[in-house]
Amino acid sequence: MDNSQLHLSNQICFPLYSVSRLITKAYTPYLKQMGLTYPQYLVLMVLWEADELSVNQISEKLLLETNTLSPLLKRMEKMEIIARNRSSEDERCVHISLTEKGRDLKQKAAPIPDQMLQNLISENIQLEEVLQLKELVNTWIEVLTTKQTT
Amino acid sequence: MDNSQLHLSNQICFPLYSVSRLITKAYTPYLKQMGLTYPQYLVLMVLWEADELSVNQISEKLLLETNTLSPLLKRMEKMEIIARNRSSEDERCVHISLTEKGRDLKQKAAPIPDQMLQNLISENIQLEEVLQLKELVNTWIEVLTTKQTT
DNA sequence: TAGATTTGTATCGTAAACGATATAATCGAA
DNA sequence: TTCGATTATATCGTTTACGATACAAATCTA
Repeated sequence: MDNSQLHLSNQICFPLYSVSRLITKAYTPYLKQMGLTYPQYLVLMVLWEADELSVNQISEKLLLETNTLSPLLKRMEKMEIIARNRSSEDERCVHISLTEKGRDLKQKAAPIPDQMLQNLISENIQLEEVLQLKELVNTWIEVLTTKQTT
Repeated sequence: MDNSQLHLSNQICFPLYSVSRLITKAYTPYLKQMGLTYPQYLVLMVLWEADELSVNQISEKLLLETNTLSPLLKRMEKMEIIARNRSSEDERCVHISLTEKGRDLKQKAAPIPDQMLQNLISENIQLEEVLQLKELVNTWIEVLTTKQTT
């Protein structure tokens, strides 16, 4: 393995780390006017599809630890966009549901995906390449989530 | 633009956000034994190449704001792996340099890139695809850094 | 059915990450 | 040269993010 390959992981891991932060930054102006952060927006997206989910289910969908979600969800509860309710069948579970206000945000947020895509699609990035990137990144996620470094 | 394209930005931005965190997690076991975090490791990598850089120069190389770097560098100074020195020519600048301890870490960290690559290269990810991903992500970074959302 | 184990969530401590702001040093223009 | 910009870094406040740990509820097992 030559030197270029030796440093290849740096050459791809660092850019992925950078691009993630740049994307979050790019979302900010759109989300700020709704008072949302990107992780909060992600939580809303899964709730707009499912309406009610346990903390665990959100954790699995977003690949975020529950200890990250707990305070995040409490903030969203304080913002009155979601509700947190202990399950009556299983007292350990907390059901997260949308409030009226949380449901209403779906309409306001509707144009965001299109706006973001317009920001990205350019002379340098074709739709074709977005699809390619999507496929490659999803494979990585699969590898990184299955290959547990125990 | 049909519905699948409408949500395409979600389908790529969220995975990029996830994969970034998963990669950082994958680095952790290797970095922990050196007492480093991933961002600290990134700082060391640029210093191993340059030996001495201003905070601003590190900021530009890592695409991190200086207000992120300031406390990070102070922690690294406390760990005695870097030194911070006010420039005598321009008192505003702080020069960051490696200590003996910081230079020594280069040898200990040497196998990490190879180990990380081995974790990734598998039946699902070929070297070819890593190179492809690298190209695509770099284009995105270019677009996201130039297209200022003013 | 009592006790050990597992499960679901939360708390704590620490480290990013960034916008807004502050502050000192340097530069620039009248 | 003096005073208003600009520059380089730092501080503050807030929000992730996660490992370690705690804790109560549920489940499993002897």
